[in-house]
Amino acid sequence: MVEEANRMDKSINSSQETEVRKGPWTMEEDLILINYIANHGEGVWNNLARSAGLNRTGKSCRLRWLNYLRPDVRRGNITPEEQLLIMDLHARWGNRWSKIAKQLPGRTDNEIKNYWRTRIQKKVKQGESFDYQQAMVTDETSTSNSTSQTNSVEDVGLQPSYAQTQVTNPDALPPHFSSTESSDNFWSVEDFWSMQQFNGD
DNA sequence: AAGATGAACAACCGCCATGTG
DNA sequence: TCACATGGCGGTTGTTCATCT
Repeated sequence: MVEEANRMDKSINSSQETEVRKGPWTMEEDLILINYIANHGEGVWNNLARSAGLNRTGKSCRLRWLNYLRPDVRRGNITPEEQLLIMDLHARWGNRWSKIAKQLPGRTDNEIKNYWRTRIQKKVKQGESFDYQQAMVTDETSTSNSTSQTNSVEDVGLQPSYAQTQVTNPDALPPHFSSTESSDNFWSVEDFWSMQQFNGD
């Protein structure tokens, strides 16, 4: 795989060294990356970025893949169990987000980090005597009552089993990455992965 | 209805660890 | 042993969207 990437890299014209793109990923870029990884696998991200014809850094490709495009990634709808687990693990390990993420199948360190900063840290700052259990309860209440942009309908149907469930089948994933995307990304990764399955790819 | 404000999230940056020649 | 490339991680910033006034 790595060898293949290297081989392909050598075949790439060096004139492709155009300026590196930054900012939000487009649907086309996502498709290219997904297709490339589906065919060649992950690894050697800098080579991958070049070989796939993406004017992105390897880092950027890696981040996009790990945090967003991977078939087993779940986003949104942090369950109460997951929230409790995050709080517990953070109390134990501190800001070791990747380590914490490993205990939450389908969750990324970036997502957990964001979740902590926006939802939980806020509470820690507010209350001088912070109580994890209380924070969980109040957060659950606020998210299910308010119409937050990420917790609309699905948040009502909390899914306790997720915290223990290793998600390996893309079809089993809850819907995400669709309605709340920017116009460029108005599509679903699950759609793509189900297409891949359908095509036997 | 329009502007202000805050929340949520995607993505980038910089640093460090590790692998390789 | 050293230098360089790459990957991984945590921190931070920028953008978008929803809510409030």
